[in-house]
Amino acid sequence: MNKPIQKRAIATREKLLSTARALIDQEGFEALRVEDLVRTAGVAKGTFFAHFKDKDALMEQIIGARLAEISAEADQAPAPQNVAEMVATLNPLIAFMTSERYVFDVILRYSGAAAISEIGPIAEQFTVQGELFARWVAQGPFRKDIPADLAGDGIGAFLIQSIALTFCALHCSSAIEPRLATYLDAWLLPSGA
Amino acid sequence: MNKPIQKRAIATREKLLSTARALIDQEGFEALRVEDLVRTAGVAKGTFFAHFKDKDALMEQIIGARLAEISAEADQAPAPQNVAEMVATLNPLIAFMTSERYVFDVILRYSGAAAISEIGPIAEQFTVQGELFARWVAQGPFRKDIPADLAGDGIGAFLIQSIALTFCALHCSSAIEPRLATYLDAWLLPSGA
DNA sequence: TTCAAAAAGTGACCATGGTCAATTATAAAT
DNA sequence: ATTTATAATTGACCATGGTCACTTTTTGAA
Repeated sequence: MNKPIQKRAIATREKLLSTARALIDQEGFEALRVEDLVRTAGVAKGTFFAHFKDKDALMEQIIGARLAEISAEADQAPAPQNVAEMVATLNPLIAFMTSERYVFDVILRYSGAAAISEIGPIAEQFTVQGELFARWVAQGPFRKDIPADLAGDGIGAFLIQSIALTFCALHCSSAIEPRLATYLDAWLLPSGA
Repeated sequence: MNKPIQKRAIATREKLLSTARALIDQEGFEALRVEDLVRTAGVAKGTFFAHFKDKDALMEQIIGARLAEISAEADQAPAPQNVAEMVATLNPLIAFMTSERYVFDVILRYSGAAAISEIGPIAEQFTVQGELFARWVAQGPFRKDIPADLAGDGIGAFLIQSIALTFCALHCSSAIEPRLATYLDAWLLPSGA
């Protein structure tokens, strides 16, 4: 009935997370190998999988936490008052999501989340971002003919679209930020209003 | 200097593709195992990887071809004259992209394509779709304050967004088509024009 | 303090995608 | 027909994520 979690287990989990972060800082997300991680952390492979469903689940924790930091930072700043400011405020988020193709892939995979029952940190961050974007729209001189949360969804959609195109051979000609600005102009200020 | 491709190789490649399609028809994309494929096709494993860079490259061919069929079909139909018709016309595309989570993942991964040098079938289909969507906007009673290809990009972005949310635990409450319709209304007919 | 049940941890083992040196089939030149 | 370069194929082998029956540690009750 009861299922008390032992201190030992919490310590092990922390050890795995901190070791993973250290390895990722050195070599990047893509290069992380579970075997390296468990050897460095000094635990058995099975222990890792007792703590994380799979390798992606670990990545989700770490990437989700990073996203949360970035969102929190953006949440501090005043709401942008035009598209250029908005793109500038999004810059740290863009920088992280484009830092590695692998990171973007994990984010996409988990944004359309795992099981219904458990919403992971990345899916949760999408909700948080949605609220942030909605607030921006509400507090800035942007279109008011649609609900703010709908407008926020659109910002998210165009952010993803811009990043995806950045990774795409066909479109790498133009840089990501001007492209996003073009989209957001059309989305948030239709008819050049 | 010359590198003539032998008939034998073409036959082997076709055999691999047709066998793969047959197996996928039976069990779905996700369940395909390279070992099953080569055994059924009667070739060695190495042969498979001589023809396709990796498993994903095979999937890209098959999924890309399917996308091309669907686009071609949609291209036949007259341009939709309102958002409801547009969503209806998009239905086969939505159905395929949501048929398996794995399919959507592959499409996302390859839409932001592989190497700069070679554009794969999926990335190519995104271009084709972009052109189709632009034509729709141009030929229908939709906003004309932005270039048609920009408006087309937005349709693509909201299509992806809607599908991603479908796979997402947080939002499965509402069905995909009404959600897409809401997005497209706001995108294509701002200010309720 | 002792003991049983449950939690945590272990590592040999498996599944599957992918590699590559060696072999065989093909086609062009003689 | 023979030779020769190279395209095509092979399958043993590797890399890496993931499993599970078993062992060790912890905890709480007697």
